[in-house]
Amino acid sequence: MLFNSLGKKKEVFFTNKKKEVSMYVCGPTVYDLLHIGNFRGPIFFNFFRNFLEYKGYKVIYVYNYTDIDDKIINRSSEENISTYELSEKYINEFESDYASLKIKKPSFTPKCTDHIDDIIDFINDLIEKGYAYVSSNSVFFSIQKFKRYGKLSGKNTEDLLAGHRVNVNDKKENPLDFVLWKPSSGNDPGWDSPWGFGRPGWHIECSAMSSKLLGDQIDIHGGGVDLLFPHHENEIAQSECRSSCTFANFWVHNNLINFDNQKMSKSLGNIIKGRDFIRDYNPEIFKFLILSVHYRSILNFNKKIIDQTIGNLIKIYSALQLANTIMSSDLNIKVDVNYKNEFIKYNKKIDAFLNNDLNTPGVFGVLFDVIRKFNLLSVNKKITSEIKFFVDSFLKLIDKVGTLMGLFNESKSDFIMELNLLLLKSKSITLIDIENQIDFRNKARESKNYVLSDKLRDELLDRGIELKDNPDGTTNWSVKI
RNA sequence: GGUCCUGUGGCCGAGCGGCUAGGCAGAGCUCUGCAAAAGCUUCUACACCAGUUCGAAUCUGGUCAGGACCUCCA
Repeated sequence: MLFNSLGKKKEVFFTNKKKEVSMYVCGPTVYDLLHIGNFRGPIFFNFFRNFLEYKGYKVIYVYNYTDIDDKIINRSSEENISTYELSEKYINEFESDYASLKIKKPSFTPKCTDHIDDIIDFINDLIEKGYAYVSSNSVFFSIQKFKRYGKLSGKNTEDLLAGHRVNVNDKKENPLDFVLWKPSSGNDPGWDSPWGFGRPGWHIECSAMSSKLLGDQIDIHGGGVDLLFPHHENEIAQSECRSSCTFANFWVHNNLINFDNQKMSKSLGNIIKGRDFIRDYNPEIFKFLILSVHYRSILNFNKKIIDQTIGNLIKIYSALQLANTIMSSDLNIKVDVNYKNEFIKYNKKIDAFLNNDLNTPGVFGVLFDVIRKFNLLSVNKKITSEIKFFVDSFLKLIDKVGTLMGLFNESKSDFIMELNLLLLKSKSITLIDIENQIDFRNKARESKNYVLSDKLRDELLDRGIELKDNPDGTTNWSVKI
């Protein structure tokens, strides 16, 4: 079952072609470094794509870059470089951030400016069919020609007209008409077209590239909820008028990211760039946090939530680390029927959550159940062949989920240390500080001066550092969240 | 103003008519020199008011609160 924004309810998923999925997701306009919210889409749709592949579909996944628009033009004139240089720069920056996320690349990442001919052909078709009209070097789409306008966003044209925010433009026949092609003047970038030198309007590029790369009727069209209207509504209008068939069978929209319950905006100054988050924290935390919340819910970012996420990851990775240690032992694995059945149940539960509109938080709930059972069997216990079978199954389960979500593949011990260092940094404590204190305390312990050693430990605890004495006399530390 | 969504315990977060979600935090216990980790047990819930039903966090209506979109936006 998949929630379809078109109709606003969950539907049984189907495809046009048997066992093949075409998916088009609206990508960013590349005029600046992207903020964390921009990455929710790529991370979620990567998972979605992996899940479809897991279900046996071949997936063709298109994620586009809008590399020509007014924001890009304004920004390039500010920076005194061409729009091409500007957009190439930020595409490269984005792709480098994307690569650091260690998730799969889309099948295609087309750029608008590489498809100007397709866009012009597309607009020509619309004019020929009577859905678009030329008006002083611009081309507009005539929304009253498309009876189903509003079917995605649930708006009707009367309501829209009643609103105060509709642009009045003399060149338009109807205020709701939107521009397909607009003239470029002065130094603005543009291309020759039957309607003069100009450039495409905002919505047309996605329709043109989608039909070019995936055909007139696609299975899934995705993007952020903020694109639902007008962008996706207009795409439907253009594409369905041109092709006379349904543009996309499923519309999938991911929700946005807030910071401290506020929308991120430049005026509030609370924008977190994806680059900064990845640098200050870690891509793994980013991915885990994003998938910890259902994709259709607003994800609220703040320091406390990030710290909790780090704590959850430490819990998972600690279990994985121990599991790997157990697997490297010489002990044979012996199948245990009870454990085997338990894992069949765990797998079923996970699949049920995934099949029910991609409920990733539910999957994590199951994972923590398994981890509790794993700890119960393994921590400070004598490992038997049966338990090793459990551990083996546990790792396979984690691997399955991790592969889908692009998670749990970090080097275990290094990553745990890294997470702890991150928490340390947020408490402004240095590593050397702690290590000195531990040395000092262990000397006191050796001489059985427990009064002193406990005092030293409590000092660290006051600063948020917990110690763990190992049976071999060494001491580990971790940060209390 | 129009259209729509949401409201779960100290925090985060599932739940889609009956069966413990889960994580963090709190309390008690086991373990330990004492701790920690880990495990076990346990305390805080379903905004409010009606209705439907044998039974509702879950469906319906209303009230209150918050949010989104209607303008560039992932």
